[in-house]
Amino acid sequence: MDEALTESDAIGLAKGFKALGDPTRLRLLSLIAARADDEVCVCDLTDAFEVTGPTISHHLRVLREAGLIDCERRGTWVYYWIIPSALAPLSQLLDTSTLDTSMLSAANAS
Amino acid sequence: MDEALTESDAIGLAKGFKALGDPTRLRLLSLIAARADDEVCVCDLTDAFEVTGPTISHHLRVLREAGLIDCERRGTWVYYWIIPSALAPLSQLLDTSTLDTSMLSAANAS
DNA sequence: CATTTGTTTTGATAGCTGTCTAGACAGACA
DNA sequence: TGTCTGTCTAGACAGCTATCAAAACAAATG
Repeated sequence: MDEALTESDAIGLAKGFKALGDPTRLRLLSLIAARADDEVCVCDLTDAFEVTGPTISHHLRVLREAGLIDCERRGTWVYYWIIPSALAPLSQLLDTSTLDTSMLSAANAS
Repeated sequence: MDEALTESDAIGLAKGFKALGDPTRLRLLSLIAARADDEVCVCDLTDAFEVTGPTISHHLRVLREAGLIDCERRGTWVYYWIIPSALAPLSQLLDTSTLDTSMLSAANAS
């Protein structure tokens, strides 16, 4: 057997997974990712859910503080987009085709 | 833009990510995955952490109830192993190289 | 400047989570 | 059968989280 995730690496990666561990946030992320122009206005997101605006704003903040998305205000509206380089190490960590080695490379990358 | 995750798909996938959203569980998973023989005894896991045995047991249960690992008692010891097919859709969902289409295929697979 | 619309922040609350200690259970073995 | 060791469950508790209503903030526009 080889070494695996260090504690500090695990802490960093777990923050990302924790942010993804909510159905509303997962759908928010997929809605943002599905946009052809790679960014989406909050007003379009709010309409797709049954929860209130402040709740959507809260979830977007969690995703942003986890470093998975970013946003910018342009005039009246605020636009969000995905940060692919933040998602990549999370995806690689779970890649079962090269699971044990990806554990190490993801640890080094973070 | 295309469709994205449905609510029920998001609920299922979020369960997996939620289970991964803790540093101890992430390290447990990596320790199990790093074993050459693909399975590991609880006693080996407990020694690698500072938390108590019951806490490790709790985290293993969370991972098991999320369907990410499974276990079997053989004599005195209990052995755990990873379920790669449960990790794959989570990894694919975050694969930024094919992000929007993987959202759909993961939804169909779950 | 006042108003309207889009978005976020604040404050409150119910429910969940990670951790512990104490105790229970399972198997091995004398 | 009794005892020892490995593992899990039960119960308790502090801290965190998802949600909402109400209020605040930001930009556009009359």
